[in-house]
Amino acid sequence: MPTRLSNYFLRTLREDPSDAEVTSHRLLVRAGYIRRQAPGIFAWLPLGLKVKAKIETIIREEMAAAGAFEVHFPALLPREPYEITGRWDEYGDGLFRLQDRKGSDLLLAPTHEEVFTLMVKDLYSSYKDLPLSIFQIQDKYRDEARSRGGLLRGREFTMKDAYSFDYTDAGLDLSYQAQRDAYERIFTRLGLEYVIVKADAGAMGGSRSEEFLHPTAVGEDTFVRSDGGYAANVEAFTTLAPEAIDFAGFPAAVVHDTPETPTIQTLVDRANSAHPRPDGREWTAADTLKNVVLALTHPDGSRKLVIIGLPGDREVDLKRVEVAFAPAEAEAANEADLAKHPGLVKGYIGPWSQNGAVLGEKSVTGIRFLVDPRVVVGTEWITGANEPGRHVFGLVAGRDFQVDGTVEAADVRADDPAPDGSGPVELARGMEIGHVFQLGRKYAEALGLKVLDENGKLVTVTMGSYGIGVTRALAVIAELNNDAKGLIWPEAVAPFDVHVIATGRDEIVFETSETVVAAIEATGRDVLYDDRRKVSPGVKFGDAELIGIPRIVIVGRGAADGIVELWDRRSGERTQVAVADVVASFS
RNA sequence: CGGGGCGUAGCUCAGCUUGGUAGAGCGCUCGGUUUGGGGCCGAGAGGUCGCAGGUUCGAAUCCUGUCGCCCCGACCA
Repeated sequence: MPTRLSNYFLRTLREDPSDAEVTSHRLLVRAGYIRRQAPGIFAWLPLGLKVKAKIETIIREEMAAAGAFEVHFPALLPREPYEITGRWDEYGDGLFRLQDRKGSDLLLAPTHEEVFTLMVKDLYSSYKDLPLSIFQIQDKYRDEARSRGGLLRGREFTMKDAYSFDYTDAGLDLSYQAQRDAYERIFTRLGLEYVIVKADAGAMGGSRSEEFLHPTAVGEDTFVRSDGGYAANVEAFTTLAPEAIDFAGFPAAVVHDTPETPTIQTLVDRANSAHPRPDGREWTAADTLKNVVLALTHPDGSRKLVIIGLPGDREVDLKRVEVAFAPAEAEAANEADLAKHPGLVKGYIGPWSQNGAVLGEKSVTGIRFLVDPRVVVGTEWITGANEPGRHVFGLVAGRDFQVDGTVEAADVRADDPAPDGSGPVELARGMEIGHVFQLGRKYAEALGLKVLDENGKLVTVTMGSYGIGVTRALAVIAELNNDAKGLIWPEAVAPFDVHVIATGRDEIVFETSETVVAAIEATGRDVLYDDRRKVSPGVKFGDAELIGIPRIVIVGRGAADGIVELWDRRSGERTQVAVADVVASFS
């Protein structure tokens, strides 16, 4: 039986909802797919549910093809497993926590590593049972500081999360690859362009991690890519360090008075006017070494300073810093932090002074000193001399100062060279729609998931986790497939296969429509039939465009002659066809 | 958490500057008319103007506080 619009649970809105700005959000609400319940929380109406189910079906088929079994866990879980892995606390405000009547702590799961691990621990104890991949499609809860864009970033959202279990690293590589391949097939079937980027793996304790990003201006992630095929999340980008330079014969560093030069720009101006380069070129910000003082708060609560030296034309990227120092949290040092180190002269900080090294664990301050990878041995710098109003020129790395190491903290810019030598990179915005992740043994270790191997020895299992944001993918598809009139679904995920519209008041129109609908349904297609009697054609056309089923059949003024119209939602093209030929024209 | 915008009928909004007791369009109900682009006519139902306090004879309107929502940023395995 067709779904008849005359009594379907659907109401389209004539105007844009006032609380939706992002296209997908606006159209999904207006066309009657979803309704907002609370910020970042949505109810699903019949149309929306059908699209969601189609996406899930594609995912299920590909998961099955990849050998993964479907399970389903509760969203409401006890505290204990998350306490053991530390995530009860580490998740911070992002975790929905609650208590039952007895006062026991519960949470609404943001993701399920712990309980999947425990389930496998419960049931399996031999290497013979591995590898294993299991997955679920289930709602996740994260108390986002700011949900946005309707379904794009919600506090409740549907996710496909899969977990793999192996007892060897090689096995994990295979399981990971199987999921990764499945993701490529899934996103291709969904018609979603994607870029696989290297992602930061640090915070989750894993070894390999890649994100599937859909390139789009509404994306929240910035990534870089080169023409030569390199792609990485900005957080995971590594700087291509230049070769070390032989500094033999370089002139000795010299200190100049540089009054009133607390910023890079004032310093460069002063250097050019008072101390021009011997070779006649202009000094630029890139010739200066900027030393940024950060305060790191470690998980144990201790607060320590670290100083990052980077070329003066670069800014510190706090996201990259976050990754570099995780799990410690980094922020700019405050006055109180600086007050503890009177040797640091604000605005004139540098690794060197007349009295010896100032920065570094072996220096008088003992403050850890890390530099940008571009600061290689033999590079010459203008930097603070640790005296008010004075800078040192020609300070050579490796000769005049030593460092405690390098750090990826500087911002990434277009035209920076890709680390694999594949050329300059460009910056682009993307929306994360999938993430594959080698967790390694972190969770298995914490929760005691071990199996006996071929030699009868207990070995800790190694795991992977693999996520797809189902509702986010739906939103991205909507974001990608629409025009000024409404949605235009790809056939693979459209809520119905065909939308039949009866226009006019003559009985022949409705009789013909019934014939057409029945013929289409006989081919196994799902039909939405607009059989509303007292609704004008304009309203029906408008609704059809808003709802966005790609294939529309209009039964109207030609009905008496056995002629109907095929309307391609995407191209707008309409062609006349005999009733008897409607089905044949679909193939 | 910082910045901006907004809370008036089911929806989209006007009214607020200059205080006088509630409006429009759409939607909904009834009757009629109309049927290839959101048509027309008539009659209706529907709102403690986010909430609380204050000023005033009188507050949607002015003042104070508060709550909520949206956007940008911070944040976000």
